[in-house]
Amino acid sequence: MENTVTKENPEEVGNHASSACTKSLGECTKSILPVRDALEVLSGKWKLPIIISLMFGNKRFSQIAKEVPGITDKMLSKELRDLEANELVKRSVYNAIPVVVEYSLTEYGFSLQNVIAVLRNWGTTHRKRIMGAE
Amino acid sequence: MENTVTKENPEEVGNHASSACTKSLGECTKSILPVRDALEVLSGKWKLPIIISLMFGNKRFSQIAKEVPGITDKMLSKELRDLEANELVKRSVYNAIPVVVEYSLTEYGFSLQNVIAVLRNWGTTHRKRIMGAE
DNA sequence: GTAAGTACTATACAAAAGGATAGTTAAATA
DNA sequence: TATTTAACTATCCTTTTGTATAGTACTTAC
Repeated sequence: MENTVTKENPEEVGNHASSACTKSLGECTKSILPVRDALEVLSGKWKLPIIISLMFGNKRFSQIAKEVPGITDKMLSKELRDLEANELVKRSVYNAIPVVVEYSLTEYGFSLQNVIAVLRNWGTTHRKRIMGAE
Repeated sequence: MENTVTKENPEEVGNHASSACTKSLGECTKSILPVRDALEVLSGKWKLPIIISLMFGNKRFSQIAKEVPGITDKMLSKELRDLEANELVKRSVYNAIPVVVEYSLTEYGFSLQNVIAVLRNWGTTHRKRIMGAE
């Protein structure tokens, strides 16, 4: 409503808009693909929180469960398997009595450090924003 | 199996691990929360791709649909509404004949630029990694 | 023997996300 | 009159994600 405007010069609407992306066909789409590759591995509610938890040090199953708020055993078990399959997390079994299973980040997992840092910064300002708005 | 180790010094297992996070209770959990705030707004397969598409310029509905590979009208419509609710995207209606609806990023939407840049970098190297592995 | 802890797995189910297809309104075009 | 385009909405369906609850194997503690 506020943005409704009577059209005086029709050809201007959305023109500068499309030009940037229509010039070379698919430039915009090409730029989306690597982000989708990243999202495929990281998407969902739990993967990044689990990775963050492991950035603080190697952990056992139940420790991660305690530190990632709200996660259930089933989800944690599933997500750890996914992360292991993508070589972001390593699972080490120690033949102790009783058996001890320790999870750690791989080097590759640590390569997500700046992704997480940037996301945390954005999340922090975003939280302030919504808090302030209410 | 490869990581199975006979336990000689039991107290070493997972010790340096937990210490970092158990020292001050919840330090690790606290670090997770802002990332969850960010994920709440950005999660899903489509939101970031749509935002990227709009970083290339203002667009109409069907243009975005063309540029974001695989998205359906229903998903695009829903995600645009979500993004608008979070003030990342602005919807402008022009009283043209026929009516023209244009979507653009808000300033706040543009604040995601470095999030996307970092994610794109990571995604690019990740893609190389999986391509090379196969 | 019973209970408790660790690291899970199994089952059943509910909710959310995503996909396929079709329909709507309204004007413009053939 | 029929078709096309734009910008959706509606319906139905499948998949994924998430929740709740229970169970298992093993060992130590009471």
